[in-house]
Amino acid sequence: MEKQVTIYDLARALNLSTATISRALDDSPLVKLRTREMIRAMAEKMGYRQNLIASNLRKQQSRTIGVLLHEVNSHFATSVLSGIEKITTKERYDILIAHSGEDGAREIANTRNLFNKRVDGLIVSLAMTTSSMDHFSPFFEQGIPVVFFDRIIKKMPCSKIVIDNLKAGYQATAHLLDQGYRRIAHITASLQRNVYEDRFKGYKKALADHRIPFVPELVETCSLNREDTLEALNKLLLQKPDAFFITNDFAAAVCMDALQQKGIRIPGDMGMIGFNNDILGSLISPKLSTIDYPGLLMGETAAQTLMEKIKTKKNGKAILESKNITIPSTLIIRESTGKKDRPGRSRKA
Amino acid sequence: MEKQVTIYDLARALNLSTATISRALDDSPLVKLRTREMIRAMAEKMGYRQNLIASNLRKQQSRTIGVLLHEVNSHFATSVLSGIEKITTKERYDILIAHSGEDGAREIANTRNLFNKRVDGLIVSLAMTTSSMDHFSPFFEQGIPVVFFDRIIKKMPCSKIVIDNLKAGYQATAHLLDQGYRRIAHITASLQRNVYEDRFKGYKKALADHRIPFVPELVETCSLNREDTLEALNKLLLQKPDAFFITNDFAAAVCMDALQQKGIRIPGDMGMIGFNNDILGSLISPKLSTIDYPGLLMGETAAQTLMEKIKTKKNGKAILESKNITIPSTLIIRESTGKKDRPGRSRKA
DNA sequence: TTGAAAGCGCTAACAG
DNA sequence: CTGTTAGCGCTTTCAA
Repeated sequence: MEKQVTIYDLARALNLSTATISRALDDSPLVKLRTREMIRAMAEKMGYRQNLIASNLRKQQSRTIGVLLHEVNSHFATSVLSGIEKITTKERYDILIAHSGEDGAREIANTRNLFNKRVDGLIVSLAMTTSSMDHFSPFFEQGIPVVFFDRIIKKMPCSKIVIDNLKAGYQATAHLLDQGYRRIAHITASLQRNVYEDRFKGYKKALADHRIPFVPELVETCSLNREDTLEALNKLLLQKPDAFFITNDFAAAVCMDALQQKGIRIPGDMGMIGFNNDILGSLISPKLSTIDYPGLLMGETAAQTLMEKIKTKKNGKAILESKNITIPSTLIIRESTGKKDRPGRSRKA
Repeated sequence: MEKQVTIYDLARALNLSTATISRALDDSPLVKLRTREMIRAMAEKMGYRQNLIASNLRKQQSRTIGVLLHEVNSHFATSVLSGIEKITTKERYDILIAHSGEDGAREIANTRNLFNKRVDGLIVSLAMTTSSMDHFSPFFEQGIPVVFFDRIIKKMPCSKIVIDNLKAGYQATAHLLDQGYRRIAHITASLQRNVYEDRFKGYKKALADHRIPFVPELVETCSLNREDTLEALNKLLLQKPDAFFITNDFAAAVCMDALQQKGIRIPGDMGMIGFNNDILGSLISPKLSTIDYPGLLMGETAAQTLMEKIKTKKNGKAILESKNITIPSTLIIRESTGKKDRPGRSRKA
């Protein structure tokens, strides 16, 4: 456990001031090239490593951005993360990831911690149970840029990156209708969250446009984990649906598995469409139709937007207008939404 | 963009010294209870937030641990991460995640950065292409605890958390053999990495124990992404194998899909076993037999081990003996390894 | 082109 | 129980 080498050590060794050392290590043109080279060489030789904590304290920044997620164990979340990372590493920022496990209280604690760590910006997707937004106010008060993505609150005064969930929900539902399905059940999560609310609206709008009555009993909300999804599925099955629009591919896969075990053929007897375009969907059988949700692009866009805000802030310009960016999503048609069999015409398995 | 409230502001407001403020906010019993309460109230009122950067500089710690991963987009990786997080949040540590995307050069850059950020400890799973270990020496020199997990280097002087990959590879192969399969192909990744090397050894040992000759042409190594895996699959198919032991569930699922499209029945015509127990495996059809790889436990154990090291270090005890911990893994038998059909006895599909 | 010196916000000896 | 004081290691004005 040796002592760290500091710029003082370098200064002493070279008979220079710490100011010069600091400048040289930053490659400042204020320092004569030869001195710079000398200093670099000595730093190398003595095994000097910059102390970023000290540097950050002095510069009043952390060169770190906070990412507040509800969960990380999905293909979507990891895509977003790599999108964010792609941008931030290019700009030499670190990311501090905090995830709430869908728990509002933990989200608040995490937010507080990230603030105390003096992150230079924040990227957020809300937890399922978050209702108040007060925990973000320290960021707003200090003018620390915040960007929301995916799960947002529409009236927050900051930039937001979303997809058009209403349209996507509409497309998914309309596609099932076009394939001949009529009693479409919908499994989704808390309608407090914009994404689920909007998809639900899309679902209803598609039904209305096709003159199919909306049946509230055909809609269940749950946490979307395995057990809860199966419970929702069984409840809905009592309503004799002929198709499912499920707001998450994993949950859809779970349902497909359960339905097939009951001898229900997908498609044919039952249509099924998911949401997110998880790789999972292309590996199960039948392959799952879904909505492509470009996580990577979303992460990149969120990070890009944040970086711009951080930069304009540094240049002293306080005019941080909020942008609302909508990322395109696409309907992916695979096998699980093949045409519905007409009654009395059922095929062999 | 208001000015931050510091302990100086509190001290001035209450006519106390910063020392007292600092102690009170730390809930030190050295401060009279009433004063403490007063200070807390004032801090609340003035919107004080601790500056962790300053605190960390002073305390010569970051209360952050670095996690160096090769990839984060797998169920295994996210399980490990939540295991780590479970322990570290309890101890009020943050985690700084860096992932190399299997690129040795990026791993080196990340390691350097985490060092400069003065992480209090490091948890590492090596990238596929890392060969030298020099980038870790600053940590060893400074006595900063490092724990390796999963992808390790056996001769490194630090704690390591692994599963018994040899045994697991043996079990997977032996199970296929027990089910009547004889020409078992093996798709794996770089044999430089202990995990793949050991599984391969287990594979060979199982063959030997069953007096089946080892055929080098039945083994392919690749990156395990979709394209490379399919390429390996097609190459191996020329060797007429009757089963596959694939060192990763995702790759196994990709292969199963491709094989089924060729009309090959699994099981029966072909046995298939994966590795990792990704949720994926229980959702595809047939359900994939695999080796359960307890990521959560692995993460917890790694974090626990690291925390202990950090603590003993803080107490000045420098005797950081390296532990080698082996986590149990289990063979999960599902459908994809059903008995092999005997020739001339093939069933209907 | 370089140096002196102040200070970022906090903590912890030491003193009282 | 509270205060004084000296830094942690770095950056950055200001002066030379």
